[in-house]
Amino acid sequence: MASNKRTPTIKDIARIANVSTATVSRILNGQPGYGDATRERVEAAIAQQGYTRNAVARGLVQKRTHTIGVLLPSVTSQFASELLGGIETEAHSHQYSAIVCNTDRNGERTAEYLNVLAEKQVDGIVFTSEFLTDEYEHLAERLNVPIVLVSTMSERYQIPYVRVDDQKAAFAAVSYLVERGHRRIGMVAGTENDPIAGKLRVNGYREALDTSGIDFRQDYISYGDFHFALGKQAAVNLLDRAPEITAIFAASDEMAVGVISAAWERGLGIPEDLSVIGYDDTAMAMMATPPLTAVHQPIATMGRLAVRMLIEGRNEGVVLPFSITERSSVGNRA
Amino acid sequence: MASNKRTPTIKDIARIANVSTATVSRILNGQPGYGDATRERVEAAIAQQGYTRNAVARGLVQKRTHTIGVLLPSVTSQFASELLGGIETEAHSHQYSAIVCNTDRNGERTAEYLNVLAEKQVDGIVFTSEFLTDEYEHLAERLNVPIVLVSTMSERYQIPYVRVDDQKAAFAAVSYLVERGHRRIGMVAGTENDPIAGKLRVNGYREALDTSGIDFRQDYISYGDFHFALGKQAAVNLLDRAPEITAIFAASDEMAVGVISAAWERGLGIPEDLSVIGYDDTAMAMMATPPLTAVHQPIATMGRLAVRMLIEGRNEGVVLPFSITERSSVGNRA
DNA sequence: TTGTATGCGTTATCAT
DNA sequence: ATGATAACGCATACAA
Repeated sequence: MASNKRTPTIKDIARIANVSTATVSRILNGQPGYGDATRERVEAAIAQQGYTRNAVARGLVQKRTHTIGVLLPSVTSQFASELLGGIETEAHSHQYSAIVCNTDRNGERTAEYLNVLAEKQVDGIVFTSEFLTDEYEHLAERLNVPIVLVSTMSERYQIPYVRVDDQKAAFAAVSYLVERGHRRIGMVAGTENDPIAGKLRVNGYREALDTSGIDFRQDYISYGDFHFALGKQAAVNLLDRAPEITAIFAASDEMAVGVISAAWERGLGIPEDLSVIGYDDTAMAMMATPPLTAVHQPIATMGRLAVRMLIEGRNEGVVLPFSITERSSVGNRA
Repeated sequence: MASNKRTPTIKDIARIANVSTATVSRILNGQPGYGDATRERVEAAIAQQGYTRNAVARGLVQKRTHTIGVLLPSVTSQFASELLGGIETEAHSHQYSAIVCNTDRNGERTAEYLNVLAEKQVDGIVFTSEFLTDEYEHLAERLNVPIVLVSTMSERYQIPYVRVDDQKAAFAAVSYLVERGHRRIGMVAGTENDPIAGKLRVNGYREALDTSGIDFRQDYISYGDFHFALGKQAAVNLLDRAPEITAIFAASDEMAVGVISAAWERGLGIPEDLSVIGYDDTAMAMMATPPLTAVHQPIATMGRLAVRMLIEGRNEGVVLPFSITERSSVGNRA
């Protein structure tokens, strides 16, 4: 049913207002060079014709599309959507649009998207992934489009990023548990071969144990993939083989909720029988029962900062501060 | 640091391969009309130059951008992100990209976005909102871009939509409670003046009560805005003024989790002391403690269908079936 | 099978 | 203050 009345162009406006397209363009863009009278004529024509500028034509000549691409491992996770929220907000405030791409943690899709975004001439790309493989990094270099990494970083290339210090944050989380009297502390970790969010958080866990003179035990750590299902499964396994544990550090909120769920199923009260601390402090931490104590990452801020860096052409690595949001999932051990 | 080596164009390739740009274009688009030899020469040049097509130039001539716009009231809600997931997946499978727009339930922003999307020449728009005001609807008509509404509909215009029957679904949810012996059933409703998701679900609630010969009581219904904070507050109010209630129907999962949270704070066990049924069946229903029984909407499917309708130019209203996903938040009342 | 030429809607340069 | 006109990178109708 799409009506096929041709959309009026700048030419139509020019003809109707009896001026050149150049003048219309100037008026449209608030540039100097015309009298009040002509401006009014042109504006009248624009209003009367219901003229809408064509951003693709403009993009062609200006070589800028005012559009950025966003690569996410999965749009549906709470972390990703809060990040996207920050990105979109900042983009919009600078008159940019954001194209979302769900890589699904799939290398092929990621490569496809990188190409599509390049073809669409986006002005920049925000890349979040559980981790960057050499392949993408290489492609990213080749594409000649500015990129900012969020919550990850490249080990090989100099690509700007914004993240928090995962190891330090994990260290703080586990220390928080220790300070409350816990000694038998388990960990539900993220993806095992993720060099950043995976490895570093485990490192922080070990380091905190070390510093407190607690022996690290391999069987006190169970791996998931940052998400609920596997996190819960990891918790089940962990609780099975080490029921003496009094607290668990989960490498993501989703997995923390997974351990709450696993604990609930076996009748363990939180925090009476088991304490749990999450990581991210997404909205779901607040909504959990009981409300989840968690390491707070400024997720939306990270997204906003990333697009600001893109737009301003800043080429740096920035690490943002974290904190711990206290709620009701961690108890004291006398 | 952006290297300023000019991106090779179709002309460069043509020159290098000693053919015309027309031939390069044909090869690039898999059209007939060239010999193997020339194709190989051209392909070699393309590979060697690292040529990337320019989608904006192509968009200009073809008047199609292979891009759709998505208007969401808030990217961060679980409902929205699952919907976006479906939309993005389907779009990508048809070689389309999706631009996300966070309207923030703000009329001005919505209007802005509608304009931006029109300027960017998107091939279609998926619109979700808590409800459509006349203003947007009018603008939407004027813009001359195909639109599909998700989970809402227009009362005034003939705009294609995909949704489920809110009233019937709410009816089913409340009937489910009644069947399990509940008679004093409260409701935590959504936005009061939302004519679709708000009003219709309340209607279904009342209708189910009616059918079961249970008197409707105005004080058994408390309004939120579909989200956690207000949902929880509504539950607190409801529980304060009607502690005799044995079950609550929440108009969204988020609000259902809010009532779980409110119940937890006052030591009410779920489902022993209070049953609750949610609406949407987003991922958070599964993650709740206890796992939430909820009306299931095929959210991702709705998103996928919406973009398919856009792409295929279908101009209809479709209502999808719902179901009830049983988990552990509803108990029997003897 | 291949090339020429024109146009898509704008911006921008150079005149006037 | 205003107008011609040449790009921008590509697709396509028409020739050859």
